[in-house]
Amino acid sequence: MVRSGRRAGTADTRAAILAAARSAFGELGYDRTTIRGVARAAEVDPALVHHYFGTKEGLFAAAMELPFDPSTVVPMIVGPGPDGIGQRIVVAFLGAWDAPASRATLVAMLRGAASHEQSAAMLREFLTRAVIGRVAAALQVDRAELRVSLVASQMVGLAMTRYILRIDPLASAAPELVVAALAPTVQRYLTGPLD
Amino acid sequence: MVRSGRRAGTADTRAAILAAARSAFGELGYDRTTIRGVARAAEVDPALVHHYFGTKEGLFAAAMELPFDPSTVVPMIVGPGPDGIGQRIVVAFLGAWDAPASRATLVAMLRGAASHEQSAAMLREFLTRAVIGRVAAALQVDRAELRVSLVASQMVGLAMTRYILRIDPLASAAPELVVAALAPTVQRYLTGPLD
DNA sequence: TGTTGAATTCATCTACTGTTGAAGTCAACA
DNA sequence: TGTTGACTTCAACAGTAGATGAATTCAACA
Repeated sequence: MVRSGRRAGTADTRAAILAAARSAFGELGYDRTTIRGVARAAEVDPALVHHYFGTKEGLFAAAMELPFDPSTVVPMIVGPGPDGIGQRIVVAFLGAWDAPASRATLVAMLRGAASHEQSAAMLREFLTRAVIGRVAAALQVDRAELRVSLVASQMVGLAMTRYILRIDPLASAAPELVVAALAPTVQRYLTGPLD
Repeated sequence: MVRSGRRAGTADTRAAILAAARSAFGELGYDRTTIRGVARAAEVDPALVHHYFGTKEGLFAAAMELPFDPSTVVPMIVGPGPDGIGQRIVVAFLGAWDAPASRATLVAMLRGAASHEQSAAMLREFLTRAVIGRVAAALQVDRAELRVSLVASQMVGLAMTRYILRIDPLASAAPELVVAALAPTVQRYLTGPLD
């Protein structure tokens, strides 16, 4: 088990490649992002990207690692009970999308899912299992999964219009205003009457 | 065996190319759609596509002509007044997306807008001017444009989750159920309190 | 009928893509 | 110090993309 030879580096360049990839995938989408472009942005040889990530899809998958952990975030939101859960969801959502560090990843995820069926499947799988399933299980309401998927529709729509299509005045509205407008909707989807 | 030159008694090949392009853009997105693929589907030489539409972007722009005319649809929805406008919007929206003829175009539009900044600009321009502006002008409420862009966020989110990401159970829910769940949201965005 | 110009095809050009295998470089260990 | 293996680069392959210009076919009109 004794391995000799040069030790794995500090992963410095690897991180640089990932950062460049996230930025590129978010800005250009999957197809228009090129390995060569990522390598150029990371000031690295294109072959090095393959050395680390194998293929372009591997790079995409590595770059798409969530900037937060649903298994800890979801309980924090659901935990305090149904009162005010709508507001907590919208606040958390806006927090993730407004933080520059995570926004690039999230934009890339949504862009990729919209244009690439394989990425759509990834996002669908993730949302269904890690988010919708978890939240629905913690809620004591009828038709829980339908309710949570309704919430997902409003959240996805917010991300699209505010951060990707950038449709004003919603795109430049203050976060507090967005929370005030959307929280009642989310609250009703989760705990109110559905018809 | 294939005779070269103009084919005898052809139907409207230009329309065939457009139909193939809509289907391809909707299914594959802008970047993964190839002129050669569209030409093959339309049983036509790739150069003919350039002959008619100049460039790939020209083809995309031509294929993205709306399957309905906002200047007639919007008044039909806004006309009867604020009562029940939420329900009318959701019903009309679902109608457009559930009709097979227009769905391909709409899917292609949204996919393109998500992945291609230029398409996003087109959709933003269209939504802002032809829809949001028109509806906001007809409504007698404060912060009309903010209200309409909130509606847009919920409608875009519905299209994404139901028709592109296909997240269940919303993706397979009956239209009546979707209308019942979303109409109150839209109604509140347009005529209710915003905070 | 002869002419004209649009419809259609062919063969190519250029550019760029993801990917690969071999080779060079260098830090860490025996 | 020599060996090792990860890090890094170089050069090239094979494939495909959008685009172009010339050549061919054909319908319509004077």
